[in-house]
Amino acid sequence: MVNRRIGKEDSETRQHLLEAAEQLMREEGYAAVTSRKLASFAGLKPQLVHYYFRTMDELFEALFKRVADKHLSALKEVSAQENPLVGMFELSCDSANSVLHLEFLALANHRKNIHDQVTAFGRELNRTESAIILDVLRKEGIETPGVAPEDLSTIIETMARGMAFAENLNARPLGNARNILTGCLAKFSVTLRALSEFSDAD
Amino acid sequence: MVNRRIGKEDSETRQHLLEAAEQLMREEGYAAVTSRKLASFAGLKPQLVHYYFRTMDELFEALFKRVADKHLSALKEVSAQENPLVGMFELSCDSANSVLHLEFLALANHRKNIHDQVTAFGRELNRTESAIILDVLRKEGIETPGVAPEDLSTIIETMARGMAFAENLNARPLGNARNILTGCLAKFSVTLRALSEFSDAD
DNA sequence: GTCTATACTTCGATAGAC
DNA sequence: GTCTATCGAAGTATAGAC
Repeated sequence: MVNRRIGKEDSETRQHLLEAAEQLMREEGYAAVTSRKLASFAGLKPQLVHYYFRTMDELFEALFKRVADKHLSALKEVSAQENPLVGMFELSCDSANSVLHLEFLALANHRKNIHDQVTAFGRELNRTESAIILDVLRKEGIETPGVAPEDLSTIIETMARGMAFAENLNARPLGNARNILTGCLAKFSVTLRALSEFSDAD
Repeated sequence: MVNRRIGKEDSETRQHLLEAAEQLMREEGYAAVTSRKLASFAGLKPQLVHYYFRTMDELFEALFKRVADKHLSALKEVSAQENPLVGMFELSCDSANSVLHLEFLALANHRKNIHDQVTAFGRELNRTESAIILDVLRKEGIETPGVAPEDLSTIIETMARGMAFAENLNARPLGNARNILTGCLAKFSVTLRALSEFSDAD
């Protein structure tokens, strides 16, 4: 049948299912998020999963949207802090989130709808971070940085995620590496001058 | 039964299966590597998979070992190049490998044996890279760098993988970001001086 | 070394009663 | 909105013939 009944988006049970799915995915990976395991984890019947989500793909989509929105709104809070760049870095380093990110990246490798969603999120993140970076630079009196804010965002984001993945894997801090990078961000105008040198060269 | 017959490690069919598994994992993710799909992909019967590998876990272990060994031997070749650091970076940026790495990282999140294998590989990689870095620094006349070679390896590796994941996701180069980082590595002694400043701070 | 046959489990998804 | 019942497909793994 094509027109099956589907539960409302604002349903409490639906929220509960998404919550459980997030936890399950974090702890056991996306492959463990099956209708049966999820239901049992949430204390519900498997059929309810299909009542709220037409397919499992639809569930993953909804879950990613949830996680992505959470990250973007946290980013907005960070931008009001004293040192937004360090906050930005710490946010993307967060190991709980990084595990989820990793799972979604892996999912994106072979599910087109997730792939599109993840790239769209990446673009939005880059835009938002670029704006924050520009703002920080202006406050330091730098109007035209030698490196594009978009590239700076990419570099920071790249390092943060890499750190998070590695830390998460080793279950320990990565020597002094993370402190060094945080230091670079705390004295960003100095770092930027250094980076600019390499940007012009090649 | 506990003592099932298992095929020899040097069997051609076994190699063929691992080859196919690698490709399948790259293209469709680890969840697609099932005995049935793998066998059909390799033009064999599913039961042969279980003849060569006691369990699917054993197959993933063997596959990771294969990939890790390949990477380490490629790294050794790179260390003989003119600019080993750039080569190191490019190697870890390689998008074909990065997809596999990502899949294994995801697998490691919830399979203990893979987790242990991946961390062990990470440690060995760090050791090998540190040695290369030390060598490069010595040739530039720097005997005691302000930042530990292990941390430098971590930073470079982190950036490279992050780049690879992001590029792979977007299916396009990441603006100028990658060039900037390559530039930093090409003029490593300059970069190192800049990094040292932040290392001593706070 | 590769095949057939097969046991058992878990999966996604739907229909229909309540 | 949640339940029971149920399908067919796909998963891992083993035994035993050739």
